[in-house]
Formats: sequence, C-alpha cells, structure tokens
Amino acid sequence: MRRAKLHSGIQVLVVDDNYEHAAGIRGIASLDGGFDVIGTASNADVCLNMVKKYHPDVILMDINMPDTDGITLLQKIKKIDTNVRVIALTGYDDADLIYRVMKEGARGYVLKTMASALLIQAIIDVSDGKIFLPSVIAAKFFDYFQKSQEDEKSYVNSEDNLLNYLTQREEEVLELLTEGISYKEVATRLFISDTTVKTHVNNIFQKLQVSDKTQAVLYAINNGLLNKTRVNRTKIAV
Amino acid sequence: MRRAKLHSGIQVLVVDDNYEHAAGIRGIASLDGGFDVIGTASNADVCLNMVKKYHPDVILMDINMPDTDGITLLQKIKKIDTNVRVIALTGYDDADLIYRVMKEGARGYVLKTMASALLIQAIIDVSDGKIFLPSVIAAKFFDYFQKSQEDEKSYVNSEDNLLNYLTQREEEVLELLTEGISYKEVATRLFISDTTVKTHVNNIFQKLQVSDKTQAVLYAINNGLLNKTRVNRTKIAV
DNA sequence: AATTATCTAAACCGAAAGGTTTAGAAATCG
DNA sequence: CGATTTCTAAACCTTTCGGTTTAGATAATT
Repeated sequence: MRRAKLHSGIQVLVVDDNYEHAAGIRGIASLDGGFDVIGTASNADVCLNMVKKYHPDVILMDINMPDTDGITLLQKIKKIDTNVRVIALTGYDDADLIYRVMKEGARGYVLKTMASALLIQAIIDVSDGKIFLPSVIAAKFFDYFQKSQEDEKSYVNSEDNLLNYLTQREEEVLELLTEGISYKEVATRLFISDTTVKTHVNNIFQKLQVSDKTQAVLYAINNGLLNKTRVNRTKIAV
Repeated sequence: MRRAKLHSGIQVLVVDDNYEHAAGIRGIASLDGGFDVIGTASNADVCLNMVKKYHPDVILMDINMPDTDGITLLQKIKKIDTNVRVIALTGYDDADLIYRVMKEGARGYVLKTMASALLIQAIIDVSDGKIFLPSVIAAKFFDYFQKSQEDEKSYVNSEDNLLNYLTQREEEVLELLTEGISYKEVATRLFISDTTVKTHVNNIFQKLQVSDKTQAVLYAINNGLLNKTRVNRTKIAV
C-alpha cells in the first residue's frame, strides 16, 4: 500500500484500556494511515512512561476509561511534555466533556463511531498544528463556551447586584479594600480622614448586607467590582 | 435567478459605517444569496433601533468601525435581543479579537477577503443555529482559548505559590476564612479553640507573607485555593 | 533515642475593625 | 426654597484581629 509510507514520519501513541479497541485504532493509524505507531498503552502509568521515553507526536487517547480519569491523565501528560498533541477519542459527544478536554489542551476530539478516514485526517491535521473538531462537536463547544460566558455576565450584571446601590465614593473605598489595605491606608489614598473611611465602610456593609471587611471584599470580587488581578492576567497573555 | 427565492425567509441586517462596503455586502446577501435584507445601518444608534423594530434573524456586522466599538455594539445588541445571531465581519484575523467577539456571543466570524459564497454559507449555517468559523479562524480561537487556560494554570500551579507551604490544617483554616467568617466561627467549625485558630492564622500570615485576614483570603483566591463560588457557578451552568 | 513537624492551647497587649450617633457642607431634586 | 443625597468628620465604646511567647501531645523522620 503506497499510503503506508505517506505519514511514516509521524509517531503515534494509542491509549485505550480495552485491548481490542486499542488494536483497532492501532490498525487504522498504522495500516490505513501509515503512521508510526510506537505503542499502545492500556493504563495511565504505561502511558506516562511511554510519553517520557518516546515523546510521540500525537497521542490517540480514549477519554472514557473506567479505571482512569481521562482528564487527569491528560493533565499529567501535559506536565511531562507540553508539546505533545492529544486527540481525545470517545463514544459520545458531551458538551461539558468536550469543553473540559479542550480546556486541558487536547487538539482534537473524535467520536469512535466516525469513519476511519476522519481519524486519519485528524492525526494529519493535529500533527500539522491544526485543531481537529468535527463541525457538530465544534458547535457544541461554542455553545458551551458562550453559555458559560453568558452565565458569568448575567451573574455580574444581575438586578440584585447590591454593588449597584453603592455611591461612587463607596465604590472607590471598596475597590481599595479589595487590594487588601487598611482603613488608614484607604484614607491616605483618598485624602480623607480615617473616620470618614469608617463611615463609608459602615454604609457599604449595610448596603451589601455583610458584617466585615473580608466579606465585603469577597462580595465585590464575586459580583464584578473589577477583579483586576484576573482580568489583567488574561489580557496580558495575548 | 432561482436562488434568490431559496433563502427569502431569513431576515438580514447589514451594519457597516462605510456605505460602499455596506452596499457590497447587501448585494451579496440579497442578490447572490437571496436573503431578505431588511436594511443597512451605518452607525450604532441606527443599528440598535432596527434591531428593536425588526428583530432580524442574522446581523452582518463590521467589527472594525472607527467611530464605534464593535464589541460594545455587540453587547448592546445582545441586551436588546438575546436570540439574534451576529456574524462578525472584519478585514483581518486577530486571535484576540476573534476570542472576544465569540465570547460576546457572535455566531460567526468572516473575513471580508473571503469569497462571497462563504458569506452566504455563513448566513445559512448561522441562521440554522450552527457556528460558522473558517478552520483557520477556528484554529486561532482554540490556540487563544487554550493559551488563556494554560496561563490560568501556570499561575496557580507555579513553584512559588506560597499556598503549597501550608499544612493541611492551615489550608482548612484558610479555606474557611475565604467564606468570610470570623476566627470564632472557624474554631467552632473545626472543633478547636479560637486561640488555636489564631495560632494557625498567624502561621498562615507568615507563610503567605501577608499581614491580615483579608490579604490572606485574597492571596488564596488569586492563587487557586479553590474559589468555590466561581467554580461551582460554571459547573452548575451545564 | 532524638529531632522535627504538626496541632493544640493559653496569656498578654496593642492595634485595627465594627457599631452607633451626631453633624456640617455641598450638591441635586422636586 | 425645602428636602434628600452624598461626602465629610468626630466621639464613644466594644469586639475582633494581629504579634508574641510559651508549651504540651502526637506523629513522622533521621
């Protein structure tokens, strides 16, 4: 078969606790696809050892192994070799699972029911640096992604966000408190007396229905009084 | 042209501040695609009014309008009509922009340089509930998505995460403090004396190099001592 | 067997935070 | 113009928190 030579530069590791499945996948990758299958691992330990030794280009991993948690294994693999590209194999398309797998750094998601040609294409694409997600799966991912973003917002912008009842000055005070400073420091920063700060703080407590500084800060963070540390971090990461 | 009748049920709104571009897009959607273009808006106000009045199925929006911030407009549109499906049009493929646009609820991202047939396909797909992202763009989105996730992690699991130096008991104490309770309450919950809690807390302060409760809680949240409110919220949202 | 780490607990003191009331000045609103 | 809101500030008092030292019990480690 001429195709067998075509992709022989790409080293593939198969991870599946079911021997027959593993053999099947190996067959597709090796015989039909012509990839260099360097081995099959039937459990997490073997898998991690092989990653350490051989640093495969692509890992085909069954994500639904009963004894091993696929997500955890994926995390461990990524710790050993951040460059290895993992394609998740699974029997069904669960939006939450897809989301989590992609979040953990998988580069492809293929249903076992898909045609073997698709698996081969997935290996080619992923080893080439691309992402392989069948459109149905991609749609689910995006729906989930956007839904989680919506939730984040609706929570922050909800009607009963008590932060909306704060005056500007109170917001300023609270914002400074989220930096973990004392009332005295807040007073210095705002050029006002520390007794004034205490007055503001007491008003804040009543409005937010909390009874101490820490609770107020926690409320502020969880309800969107810009949590700067996190927000900035994401933006810097561009 | 027979195709003109094919998609006549789908109502489309074109948003572009450049008149010629708007006309061009309108032409493609209307003449080539056979969609019902209900109008073209050249600025944010007109756009929002048309959305209010006509509730189009799909909005084709130029995201790079000099006077208007596309992202802000997108947010406003979504506030008026959460069901409307927006396809972002832009001249170039910027990973950060793609990420933000999709985060804000766009359902498609199309480069102006793409063939008109692709725009028509995008409208069909998106109005059909699908997501339309050319594979090049999708790849950029995922790279960006995964990078931001990685950053999150490397931050939390970094070597110099002082939380790693805490003992189990200290972690327990700190975790309770992140609920915003007093030392006395912590003592009650852990069935220990409140002076013991104070001892633990003082050790925590030294290890985390902070000087009060609020700072310790902030450190815990920013460095991954599970911020339960947020984590749970995302999971519930499934 | 001795050392180290961890968890427990108390006493002491000063500093910070929390609760309440009162009140003046400025701005906004009806 | 009076009423309300907001920002400012003080006095008073109680509770909580933070810093320090000391110390017993247990478990793990060398």
